Amino acid sequence: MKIATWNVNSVRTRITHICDWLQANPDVDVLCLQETKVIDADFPHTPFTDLGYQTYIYGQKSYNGVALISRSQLQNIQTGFASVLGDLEDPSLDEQKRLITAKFSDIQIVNMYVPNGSEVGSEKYEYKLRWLKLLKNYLKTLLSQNNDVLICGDFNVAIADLDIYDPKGRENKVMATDIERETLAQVLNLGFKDVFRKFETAGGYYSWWDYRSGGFSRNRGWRIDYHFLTQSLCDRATACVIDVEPRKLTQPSDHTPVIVTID
Amino acid sequence: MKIATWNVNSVRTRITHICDWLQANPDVDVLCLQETKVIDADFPHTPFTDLGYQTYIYGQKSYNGVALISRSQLQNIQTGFASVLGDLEDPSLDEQKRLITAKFSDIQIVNMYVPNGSEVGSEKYEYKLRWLKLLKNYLKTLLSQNNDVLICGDFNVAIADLDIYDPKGRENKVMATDIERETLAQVLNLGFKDVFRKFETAGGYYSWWDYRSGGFSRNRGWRIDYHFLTQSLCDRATACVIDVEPRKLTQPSDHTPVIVTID
DNA sequence: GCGCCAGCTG
DNA sequence: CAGCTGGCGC
Repeated sequence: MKIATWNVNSVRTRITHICDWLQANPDVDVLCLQETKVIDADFPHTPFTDLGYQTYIYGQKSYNGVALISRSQLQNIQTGFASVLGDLEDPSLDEQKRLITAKFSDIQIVNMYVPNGSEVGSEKYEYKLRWLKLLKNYLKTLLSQNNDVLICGDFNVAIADLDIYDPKGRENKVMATDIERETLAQVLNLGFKDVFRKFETAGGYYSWWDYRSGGFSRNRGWRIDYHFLTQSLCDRATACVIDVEPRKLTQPSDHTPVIVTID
Repeated sequence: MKIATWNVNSVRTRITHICDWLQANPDVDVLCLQETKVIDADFPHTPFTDLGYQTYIYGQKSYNGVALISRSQLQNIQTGFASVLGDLEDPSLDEQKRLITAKFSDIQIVNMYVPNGSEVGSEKYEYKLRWLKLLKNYLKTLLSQNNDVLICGDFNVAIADLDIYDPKGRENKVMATDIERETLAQVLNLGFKDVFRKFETAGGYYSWWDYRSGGFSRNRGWRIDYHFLTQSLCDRATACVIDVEPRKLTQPSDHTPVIVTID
């Protein structure tokens, strides 16, 4: 089976790219989208259903929004933190639509769009850290209910210097500070493995290139989109690849898909 | 020789349509554009110069803006009222970039974008009437200096009921009120002939179809784009046609070109 | 740079 | 309905 993650930066603007990619990759079972940027009432279901996919969505106006595009029906769809954790101490952490989970075969798939954090020390940065801390509780609960958990999406954190084209000064840059890395590590320490690194230990592999500064042509990217798998699931993985092709198209998303293959 | 007028509703958005049209109509000597909607620094010259045209522009940010696209060099380019009339009593009438004139062969071509007027009785409506009154003085001056004058562009007035798909209630509609018609008639009475009517006396011929209400497919249009010629020039005209083809393209301007042929 | 929106004009 | 702007977010 294949599971893919792709921050599409507007599902409506990118609909042709996404459908073209699905047709070129017919063996992808579940595609996890982030930054759909559309309210549920306006989500473009038919392009996907016409191709034989089911859609599971959790969107809002203008910002954020996640979706699952699946060849087969998924079970137990849950959206936001509260659907898993019950009422939140800090309900603001569920105001933005960033989290959807569902069962696919024996795997609990969690599709997320971690807050960006804007600037180090900002209110948005603090929100990001609080969000990641609550994510740990959320995943603890899911792990208590499921043997195999796959979390994927746009994590907005480069977990190692190897994952940034130029790590110089990264300590003060959002998406690369020690505190962000440590807070995310606390989450991953629950038992999640970066499956991409099972197959590739070199640098120079990225999933996001800023629109600004023409970073893609010079491969000035960051690896911030991941699949993290629980150990037994990671053991079953046979490949994890970043498909840079969609980033080469006209009017591309700034992110490109990452696909994991599991036996 | 052929002279064309076309309100393109943004020269940058429409650049492909315009260049395609020029290539399909290589015998057009001068194309008069309105609503270029771009400051001079950002005008797309190269698409035109690459095709062998010269460009003469008079633009502003966001709104209005006119340009002359010519196969040969034009003489005596003058922009705005003041370039012809000297200092204006009401300088606000030159704040919007709506007027460019130049000599092509023996013909003084005046390319204009008459104010729309917004709503009857509004401040913008009064501005339109004041603008047309000043236009009369402006043309009087040009007529004193030139034998053959051609004025063309988007006049934002349907000069007869025949020029509106449904003239019912037109007396209270901007672009069709008696006062607008009379004010424009005062201008045309200087000696200008509606050359289109030299060849076609029937209704049902329009140059603009509102984007709203899907008016084009039902031919719910208005004829508000004209070539008005001084008598001797009108006598030399052998054709005047409205080319509806560009209005059928995807993402079209709401106006379509009008072309006059002069021997 | 490239999405989004609201608010403007026609 | 389809241009434009300015402001926000990343």
